[in-house]
Amino acid sequence: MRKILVTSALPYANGSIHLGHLVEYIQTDIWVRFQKMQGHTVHYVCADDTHGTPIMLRAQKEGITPEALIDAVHKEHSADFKEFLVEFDNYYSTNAPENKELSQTIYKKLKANGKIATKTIEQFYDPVKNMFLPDRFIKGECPKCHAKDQYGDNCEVCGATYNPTELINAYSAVSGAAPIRKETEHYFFKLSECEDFLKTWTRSGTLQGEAANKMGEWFENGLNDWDISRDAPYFGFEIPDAPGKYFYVWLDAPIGYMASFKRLVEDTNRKVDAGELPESRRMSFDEYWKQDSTTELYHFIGKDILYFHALFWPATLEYSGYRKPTQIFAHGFLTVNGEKMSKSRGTFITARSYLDHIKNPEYLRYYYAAKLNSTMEDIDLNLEDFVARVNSDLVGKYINIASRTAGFISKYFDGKILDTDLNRINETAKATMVTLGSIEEIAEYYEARDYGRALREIMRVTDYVNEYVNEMAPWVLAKDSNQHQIGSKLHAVCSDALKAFRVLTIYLTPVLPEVSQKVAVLFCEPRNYLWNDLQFAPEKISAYNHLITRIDPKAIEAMTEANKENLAPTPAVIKTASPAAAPVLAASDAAEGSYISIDDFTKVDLRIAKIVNAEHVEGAEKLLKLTLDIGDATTRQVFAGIKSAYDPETLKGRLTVMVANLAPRKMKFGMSEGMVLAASDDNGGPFILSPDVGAQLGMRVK
RNA sequence: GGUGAUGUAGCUCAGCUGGUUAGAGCACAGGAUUCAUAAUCCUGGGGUCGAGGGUUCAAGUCCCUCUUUCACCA
Repeated sequence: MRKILVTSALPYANGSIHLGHLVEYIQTDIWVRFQKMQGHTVHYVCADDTHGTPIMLRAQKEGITPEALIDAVHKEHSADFKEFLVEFDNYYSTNAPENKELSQTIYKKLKANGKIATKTIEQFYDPVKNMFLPDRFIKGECPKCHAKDQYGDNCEVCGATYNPTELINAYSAVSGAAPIRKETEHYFFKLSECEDFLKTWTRSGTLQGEAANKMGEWFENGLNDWDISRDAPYFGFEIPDAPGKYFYVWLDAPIGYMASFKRLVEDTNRKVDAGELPESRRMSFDEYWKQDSTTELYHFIGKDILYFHALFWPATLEYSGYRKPTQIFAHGFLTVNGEKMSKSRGTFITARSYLDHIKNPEYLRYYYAAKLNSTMEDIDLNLEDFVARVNSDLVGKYINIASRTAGFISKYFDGKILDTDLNRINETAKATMVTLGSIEEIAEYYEARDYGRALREIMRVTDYVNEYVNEMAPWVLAKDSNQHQIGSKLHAVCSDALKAFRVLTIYLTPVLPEVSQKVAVLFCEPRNYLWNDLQFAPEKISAYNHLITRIDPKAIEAMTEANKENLAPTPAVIKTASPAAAPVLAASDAAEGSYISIDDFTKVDLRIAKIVNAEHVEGAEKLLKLTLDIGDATTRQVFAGIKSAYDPETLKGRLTVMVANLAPRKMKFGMSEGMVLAASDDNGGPFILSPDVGAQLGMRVK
């Protein structure tokens, strides 16, 4: 029997769980349930990630303490996970005494091992709020393309990355004040000294192939020391013997895995002491975390936080005397309808919103499982496909087997299921035999996290069972009253189909735990099915009630509509520094005050312009360089982001509309003296404008 | 910009170390059936496997160039 500790990444306590998060928790939960069904000892722990500047500032903004904020979020997250049938053995918080103690202990060990250094660095400081500012809280003008209001680490307009110190006219996103540069001493983890260890570790089968490639890339660039301290005020744990210095949130977050497990150990042992649990359930923290532990440790994570889990985390563990993870399982991101989740399209769907509209979490669990494999590829939630697939696979095929045969057993045989008689295996007991033939294959696929394959195989045998029922035509047999005797062919056929249905249910249990429980009740064996139950045959069934209903496509529509409506009244939120941070909302054009006066409009000098030249710009992905004539003495040079839609040759000589009095802007590739107008939205574009026949270059548009 | 991944029927995806006419489910068309909260079964149409080069007796599968989409760049 294996002893396994499994974690999912800790969600940041600054926002709600959404469908993207759920990919990971559902993926992990399926694997954990599968392992538990095998009879292994499995502990699945997680926690809210609660520290850092974004939490502190949001709490301030709401006028509550950070503790009150993370408390409320913890309740919300816990409820969401529970309703999605994600069954943690402990769901904790990084803001917990166990975590504080472990973090400080680990830090002291790292220090004793010479892995901690201090360095004075210069950082931006908000003189109004009296705090140092993380990069994401500094805004200003991009040093490359001069776009305004860009964040401190990269420009969303030109994509350049830079240091916040390079920003022009920087200001604090917290107070608006101009930040000053201030020196401060920071603590560093000497990751650069861990390179040999990490190179060995990452190539020892702990990572997926793609992830190992990624590591190679990082090694090539060389490892820098990791800045693990932040100055007060900071919501987190103070560093021992360093007053006013706090652990960076990413230092104590993964330690939260240990802390959550530690709490589980303590709670469990308390119950053992109280006689509520048998002695055999007693747990040991050290058994799972000591350096030479023989237990298994797996972290499920998103590919975006591979860096933390495959570099910092094992290095931290190695040099503080703990065991390292057995394997790290990284998954890809979720897209909805082939695109990034979007608030404006209504596809940024929270767990709660899904539950409100679609209700049944097992639809989503099934769909995700059908799409998941062991790679880091992104998976797509195509809402139309979701409806079709769930309705057809689950209701049309799988559930249908029970609903088309259970009635006969209840009606003619008093619910008794006929034993499998070896003499008729080749004929009427074929369905059960065929379904059982896939046991090992399916188990292998689950083990390898290749759920898509597992479900394809399960559906293949499900199809077979339906063919079998069709071939045997129990409804034809039922017309003959001789068939209503115990032991008749009708009895055998329906019994066999139901046994096959039970086998399929056990196969699907990791994915559909609730349906599985209902089926167990149907077969009068009310318990959580284990893989081992495949060896047994059911004896009777109770009255059949339908187990799953179809998804109404209207519910999907209502859900996306509701999420669109949520957009307007949502106040702009501070963009957070969390790695899992949701994209910030664009300031919404409020309904009131959205009119402009005619005077405002006439400020815009729109002119008919002739495109006298158009050419590609070397190095630019989206831009074309246009030379425009509006009848002035000189032509204008304008860069337009229309490369994706237009071949420059076809533009030459065309008339279009330009804004002639737009302030010239220095762009990466030169000055842009105006802009051409073009229409676009999510469905297409850009499409530039053309005046009607007769318009002449230079004419004013008004 | 650099790097990694990705692009196979209308949709969602399989296609192992290159080898007979490229597969599945859904959707669609025709037929069968009526036990099942329109579920099931049979048959069929549909793809120049992102584009262009190359290697090979043979390429969706290997190499090069370009391109799409996504991610990462601490």
